Amino acid sequence: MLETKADNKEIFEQVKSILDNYLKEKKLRRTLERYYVLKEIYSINDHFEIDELYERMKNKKYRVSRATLYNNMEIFVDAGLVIKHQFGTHSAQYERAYNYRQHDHLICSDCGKVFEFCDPRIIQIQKTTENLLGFHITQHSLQFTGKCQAFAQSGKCENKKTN
Amino acid sequence: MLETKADNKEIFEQVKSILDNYLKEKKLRRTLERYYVLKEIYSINDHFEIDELYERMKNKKYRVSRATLYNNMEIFVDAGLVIKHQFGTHSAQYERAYNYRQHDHLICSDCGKVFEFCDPRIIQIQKTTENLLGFHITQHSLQFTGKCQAFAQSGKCENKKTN
DNA sequence: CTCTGTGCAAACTGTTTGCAGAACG
DNA sequence: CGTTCTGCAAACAGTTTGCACAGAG
Repeated sequence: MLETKADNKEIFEQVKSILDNYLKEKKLRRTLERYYVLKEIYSINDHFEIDELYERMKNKKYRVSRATLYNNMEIFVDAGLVIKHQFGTHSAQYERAYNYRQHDHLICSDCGKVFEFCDPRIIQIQKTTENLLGFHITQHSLQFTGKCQAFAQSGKCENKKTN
Repeated sequence: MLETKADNKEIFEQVKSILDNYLKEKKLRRTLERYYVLKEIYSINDHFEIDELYERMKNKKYRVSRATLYNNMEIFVDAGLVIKHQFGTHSAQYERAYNYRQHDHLICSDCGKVFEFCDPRIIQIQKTTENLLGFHITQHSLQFTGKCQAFAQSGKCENKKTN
């Protein structure tokens, strides 16, 4: 059990104050929408697209426009509260970043399914690269592409998209 | 000096025969366009977008439509001759893959400039992941994002896109 | 009060698709 | 010769933008 409801509540309090500080520092306004969106994001334990987030919020009392979502995702990413991924060609995927499981992605080239894995050596590579090239690295993104186990065993995947 | 003109010619011969075999195996046609496009790609020593490739070819005697480029890039990627990257939100970037420098990418979050680096440990992570999750991995993509040296020193980069 | 942020819809842009003709096998 | 590939243009989808109004400071 990685998290409990109590943990989640506590985490959201921390995330909220990070946003507070960020907005103050950047002289941006603390609008209700920003906090509603952030709260919704931190209730999702997976990757999501803008449209999914939009639908989720539309089905609750909080309605925000897509434009507001796009606008604020940029802020959240810059504040380090959200990570943005560009897996395929289509829509970007997001996920919450604060106090979340550190992981990378494995994508099946056949069915497009996204798996997660974690290898601490990536941090070592990151440190080496920072020193070698004088970069201040704030985020890493490692993706492996290949055929998943289901494909290797049966020659096809569950949720195949083409062919 | 990593390559000479003679090397390039030889490499293209090898790449051509890989494409030959791939097309034969998949029962696809060996059209002139496919070879023209592949040749152009292997004359580019950098990342490029579809539109750049289109313009380059338009300025030569070889004219191919964008649709043909998109169609064939998919084939080249599947044949392992080209690597496709999705760095930002916008257009995909490609680069030739066969017998080319193995490297990963470092992107400045301020100016968007793409740097390259290479760390052999990534291959170890790849092998571990394959074994652990039963995947047959065919490609990896590692990206670091952060502030480049120019930014760290002067607080801004050369080719800044936005404020 | 001022001026940023929001909602809405239209505009934009990279990519995909449909169709008629070209050309590979 | 049949069928796939190409070129063109229209369609599509995710994202961005312009504008009038709401609401944070």
